[in-house]
Amino acid sequence: MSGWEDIRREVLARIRSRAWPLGALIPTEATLAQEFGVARATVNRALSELARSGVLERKRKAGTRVAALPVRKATLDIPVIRAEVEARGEAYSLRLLRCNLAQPPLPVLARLGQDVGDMLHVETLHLASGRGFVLEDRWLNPAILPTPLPDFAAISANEWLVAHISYASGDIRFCAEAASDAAAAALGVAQGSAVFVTERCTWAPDAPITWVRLIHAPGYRLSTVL
Amino acid sequence: MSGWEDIRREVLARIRSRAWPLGALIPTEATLAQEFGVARATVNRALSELARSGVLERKRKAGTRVAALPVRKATLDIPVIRAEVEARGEAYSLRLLRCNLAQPPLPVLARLGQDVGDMLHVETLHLASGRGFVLEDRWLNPAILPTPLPDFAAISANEWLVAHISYASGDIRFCAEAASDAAAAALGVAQGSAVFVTERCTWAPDAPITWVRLIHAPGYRLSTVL
DNA sequence: ATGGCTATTATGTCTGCACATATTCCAAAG
DNA sequence: CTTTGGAATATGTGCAGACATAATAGCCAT
Repeated sequence: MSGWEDIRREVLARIRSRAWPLGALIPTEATLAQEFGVARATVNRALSELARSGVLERKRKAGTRVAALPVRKATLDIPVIRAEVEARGEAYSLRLLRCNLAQPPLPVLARLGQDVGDMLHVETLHLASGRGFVLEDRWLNPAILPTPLPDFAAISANEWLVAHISYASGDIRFCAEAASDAAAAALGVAQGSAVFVTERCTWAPDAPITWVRLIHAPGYRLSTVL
Repeated sequence: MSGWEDIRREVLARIRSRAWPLGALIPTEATLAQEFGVARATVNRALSELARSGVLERKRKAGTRVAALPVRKATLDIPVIRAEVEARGEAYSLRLLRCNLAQPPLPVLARLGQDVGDMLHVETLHLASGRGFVLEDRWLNPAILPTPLPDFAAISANEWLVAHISYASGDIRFCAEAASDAAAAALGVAQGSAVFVTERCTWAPDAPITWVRLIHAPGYRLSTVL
């Protein structure tokens, strides 16, 4: 009856009830440990979880305070596109539209660093039950690829990367755009349709790996629980 | 040189190098603890973090295995709109467009549960340096509101909620849409522009709290690091 | 006053141990 | 052959104590 989840709940209850107001300092771990009759490590676990989810802010020596302007944190799952299609109960297939070395456009260079020369430009159309689902426009650093190149017509660049270069660091951005003529044609939707766009940039510790832009067919939704 | 972050790094390195292939079982905590010369708790911490980020899958008795189809997990910060505007160095202001009791439309009812009757419909335009930034279309459960009602022209419903009803559970969805005529007019953009839409639904343990739809002005980007 | 050094203090992490809990696996009973 | 009921086992969590680290607060000398 006094595991770290119970402590977590109790602390949350005190915050909600305003017993500990927004922005206020709360008692130290040692004090709470004594009050609840548990070890300090247990309190630490509970408070650390709350800090991770944005409810508390902790600083050494300064103590723990209730976040003044709580920033809700949501975790997004970013699955491989094939898994995403299959999770909807649809049949996955892909069409490789392009795969050649070329000079990346300036915005891509700017994000990855100017020191890279030609990159592998791979364009893939991902289909769900034969209908356009996502158009993937990707630039790959050839230095990280094996020779001969993987067959991106059989396994998408998206999937090949998570299986072989997995767990790099990077950033991701989401936005809404009007579909370009080319994208609309590939996806089979009206020109200028509002499309959901995911833009990702990933890095190995030393060199850039890839820049990718996913143009999702209209109706796509990214969702998660809070 | 052997904190849990070092263990985490080493494990990640072994996964990347395919010393531990995708889908394979890895040694037990006890074994790794001995190999690295640390306590089991330290290994546990490292592996737990990796499981949380989707790299490993752990089950009692079954052991720990490398995730076969890794699902990248990204955490999104969902700040209060005012904070978001101010973080861009712009001046925040708001205009309350509507605030009245009404029967919610069917889609809203469906998501919140049919048992609620009339709800408070609040529409707010959030401005950054005087330009439309977000149009907030919100339905509130009146049962959770105090009397008299908060002055939503002074503090946005968005901000009032995080400060007073904070830390409920809920879900969130993002999509791209063409701006409706009304929304386009309010935001001051062309009709049919592609807009980024956030839709959120939050619940108290027992009753629904609110359903909200945020229509972001074109150019809005949601971003995070992986 | 003021700038910098030091002591203090709250959190962060580690250890070694223990017990709880969920699952698997195997063996015995039907 | 199937089902059921343990035993075995890997992870999950707890405890008490210790040291590490960061950041504040106060003190001292200039």
